[in-house]
Amino acid sequence: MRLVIATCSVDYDGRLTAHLPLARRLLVVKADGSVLIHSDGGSYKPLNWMSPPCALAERAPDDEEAATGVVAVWDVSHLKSDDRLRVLLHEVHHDTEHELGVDPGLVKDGVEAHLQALLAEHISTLGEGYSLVRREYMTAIGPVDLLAKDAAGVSVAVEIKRRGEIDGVEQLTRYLDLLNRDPHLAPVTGVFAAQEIKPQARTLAEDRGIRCVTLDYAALRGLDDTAGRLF
Amino acid sequence: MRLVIATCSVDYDGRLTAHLPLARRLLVVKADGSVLIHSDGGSYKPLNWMSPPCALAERAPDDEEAATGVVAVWDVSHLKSDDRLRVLLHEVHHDTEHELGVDPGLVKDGVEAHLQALLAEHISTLGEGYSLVRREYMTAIGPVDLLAKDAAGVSVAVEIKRRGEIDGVEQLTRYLDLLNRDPHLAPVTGVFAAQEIKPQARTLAEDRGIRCVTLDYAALRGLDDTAGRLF
DNA sequence: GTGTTAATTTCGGCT
DNA sequence: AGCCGAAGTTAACAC
Repeated sequence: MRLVIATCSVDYDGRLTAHLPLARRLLVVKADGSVLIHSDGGSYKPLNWMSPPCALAERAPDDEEAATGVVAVWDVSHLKSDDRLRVLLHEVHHDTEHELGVDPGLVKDGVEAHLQALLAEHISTLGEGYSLVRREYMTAIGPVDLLAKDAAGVSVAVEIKRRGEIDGVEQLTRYLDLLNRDPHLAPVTGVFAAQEIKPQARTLAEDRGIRCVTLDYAALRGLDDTAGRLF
Repeated sequence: MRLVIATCSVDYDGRLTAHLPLARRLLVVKADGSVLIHSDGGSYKPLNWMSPPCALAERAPDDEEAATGVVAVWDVSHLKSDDRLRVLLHEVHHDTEHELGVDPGLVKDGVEAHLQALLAEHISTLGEGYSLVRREYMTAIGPVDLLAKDAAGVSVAVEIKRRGEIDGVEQLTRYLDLLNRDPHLAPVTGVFAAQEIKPQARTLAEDRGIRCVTLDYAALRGLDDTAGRLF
């Protein structure tokens, strides 16, 4: 990994065209050739970048470039598309190289798959007398997150999201249309369950007769902890 | 901006729980307090991070930590949520500080807004005799990208995407349902226009009687250049 | 390999 | 300030 602090301007041409005026920035060149250009603020997203696989060619400035104060030029080009990144370096304040090796990678916990597992285990969160039929109930257009039955024995299709938005309601609607054509299952009602549900999504869901349920991840996990302590 | 190359392990606890085993990595501390943890590969996304506003507290290891080889501990906590990032540094290979100043920011060109402006100017791309009624034609559920009339005077709703996927077809379908209830407009036909249309989206659109049009950004821009040269 | 869906998404625009 | 939609999204997973 190479770390460079430089006063530079940057031009990107590929899926769009973008330009960064002259300023002091961090340039990171990774072992796989990818390049990141970071400012001293913002978030984790670089101002500009080139994804691997790509190649960096460093060259001296031509006369015209040198006349404007350029001391080096980086031409970064993607190997599979014609995306290009050109960095004009006007002043290099820092330039070091570091050996890092391969990273063992991140271990995650608490995403949608976990919500689904937790809600499957505690299906009565949806209401007294609910029972789970199965997780990932397969249909022609994809798996429904949960298929359950309510206290009256009526089928309930459950779509789970971390954040409930309009797309999720559309998805559940397509499943319900399909499931309700199956005489063995119909009528099937819908539940849209998420840690957070956007107002527009809630409105659309309720217009379609789909019930919205807000999930409390900490509480669901707490139920698990309790169960864990009991056995 | 502070750049540190260190052998470290990382734990994140917030919207989810995540862990990074001991390895050599790049740690970036930005002026606004945000922290990025990068490996020597992957893409522009860090292995782990903390978004601003947040605060970094660096402290000496306690006895237990010191016994496992920890030489310093970073506690990064978000100021508005209870997200936490803890970095255990086992060996520091590099540690430098750099003044960067405020970045003037990125200038973009060629995104959806541009496609919409270009297609609005060259509406006849959709067919001979087409005329523009208006851009961002407002409806109760949001604005239709373009409303036009074809050579026969029939209303046409146009949805523009950079990449045409199923969501875009659903969106246009909702608009068409609504617009066709308006006796002043009905019947309204649909055009799904994008630089690239996914096969599944195309199939769904055509099943619903929506015409698909592939946009050539370079050609549309070229029309503009030509017009520019004429005046 | 292709297509689909989630993401600690981030980012910008508008209400 | 909050909500919505796009992104040079990227990345994981299923088929």
